[in-house]
Amino acid sequence: MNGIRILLVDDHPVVRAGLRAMLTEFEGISVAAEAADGDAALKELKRLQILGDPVHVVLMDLQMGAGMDGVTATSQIRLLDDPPPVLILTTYDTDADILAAVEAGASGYMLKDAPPEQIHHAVLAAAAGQTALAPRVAALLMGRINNPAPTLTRREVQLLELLATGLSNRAIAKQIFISEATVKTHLVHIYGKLGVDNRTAAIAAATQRRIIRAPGQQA
Amino acid sequence: MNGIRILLVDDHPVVRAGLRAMLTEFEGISVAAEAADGDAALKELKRLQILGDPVHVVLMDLQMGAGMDGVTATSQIRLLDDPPPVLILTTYDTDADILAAVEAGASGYMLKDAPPEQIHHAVLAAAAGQTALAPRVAALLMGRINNPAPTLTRREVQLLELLATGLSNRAIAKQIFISEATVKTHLVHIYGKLGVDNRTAAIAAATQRRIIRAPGQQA
DNA sequence: CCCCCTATCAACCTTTTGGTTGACCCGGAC
DNA sequence: GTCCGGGTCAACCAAAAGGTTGATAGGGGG
Repeated sequence: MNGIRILLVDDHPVVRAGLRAMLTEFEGISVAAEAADGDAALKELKRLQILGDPVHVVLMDLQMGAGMDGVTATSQIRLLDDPPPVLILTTYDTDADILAAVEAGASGYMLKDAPPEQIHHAVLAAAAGQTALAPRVAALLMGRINNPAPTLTRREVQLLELLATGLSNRAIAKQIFISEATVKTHLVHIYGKLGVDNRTAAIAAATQRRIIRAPGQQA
Repeated sequence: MNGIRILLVDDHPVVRAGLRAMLTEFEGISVAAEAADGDAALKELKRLQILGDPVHVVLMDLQMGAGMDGVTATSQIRLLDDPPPVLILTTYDTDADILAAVEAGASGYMLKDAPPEQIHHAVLAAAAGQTALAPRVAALLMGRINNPAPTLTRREVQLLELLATGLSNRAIAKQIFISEATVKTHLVHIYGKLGVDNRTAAIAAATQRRIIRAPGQQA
């Protein structure tokens, strides 16, 4: 057949089954393979490419438990010969996620609570080489243009990471060999950029925007 | 037919389709209805009960965007006449979630990354009036027994959750209608139990031990 | 009944944070 | 060269958080 062949990448069997059921109900779409994480996805892509049975669109989740995450996987896929478009399908619509995905070369960004027709439409668009953004995502990007995203420096991110482990200003200072005064200066800058006024709120905001990973959550 | 009739409750169409596809592949299971949130679930249950077509098991997500959340919905369902067992199927395995669900009367707790057979088995167990815990959840509860985990009270966990959103003591006090002094007292207790001496460290410790979800991850 | 745990609140004090101002150095951009 | 942003530090003050003691009150369990 000459329909659109898809690779599903999601660590949840339930979601994979749902996408398969949902998409195969439409004419001209078939699921070529499934993968539970980025590594497996790359292997599948290569395997199918060798077989002369290339996939036309990759449907990719971002959060994937233990394995290679979706952003990394997307970058890797874009490095292949004649790479298929990658359509992100995830739960979260934080700007950090979206920007990271777009930077990695994703050609679309959909949310999992979208109705089937919307997802179907996005797959068609991706297969045709167009971009497809969920309405909510598009609106968010539009807002970003006017509202320039707060850009934290490397040092500030480093401070945030130490902050999230529960260290005091003094402990942070000792840890990275600067004075407590400098720590406070950095923190004031961070608070300003994140629009908060205390350290716990900074951690919450930074975690939400995926600037840092959640405290004690690296598995 | 006289198989097991299920009500699916999840705000993601993708997940509902996945569960439907996954479960109907097994003999003796059929999906009686679907609902996108707690309110809709209750309506469906009552409707089917009046029709003399009762559901045997409710498969319930916990996080449900705008509508009534899963814990509340579970409590409400357990108040009905001859209520069906509620099997929780969610993404997170934190203490707070699990305990809240069990307290609300859930008869099982499964994770969405579980393989189909495990979910199938859990549904059968729930229908038979037994409890069904995901291995990881069961292990977590077991570990609690040997490892004298600091046992936080419900109130303390609630404080921790608010803490993690970045609220100040005063803001927390207003939020739950107690005095700032009481907030501080609770915090002192929490610090003692977790072995820390400030709020950020408490959040890190509580997140690591899965007492609460990561900050900014509660949506 | 009494004791312990949970939850509530107050007063007091110390330490830590937050907020501001001003300063210096360095490297890259204009 | 000058300007600017990042990074460093100091001094100072106000506010918040941390720590202690003590007190009240209700619910269980021994």
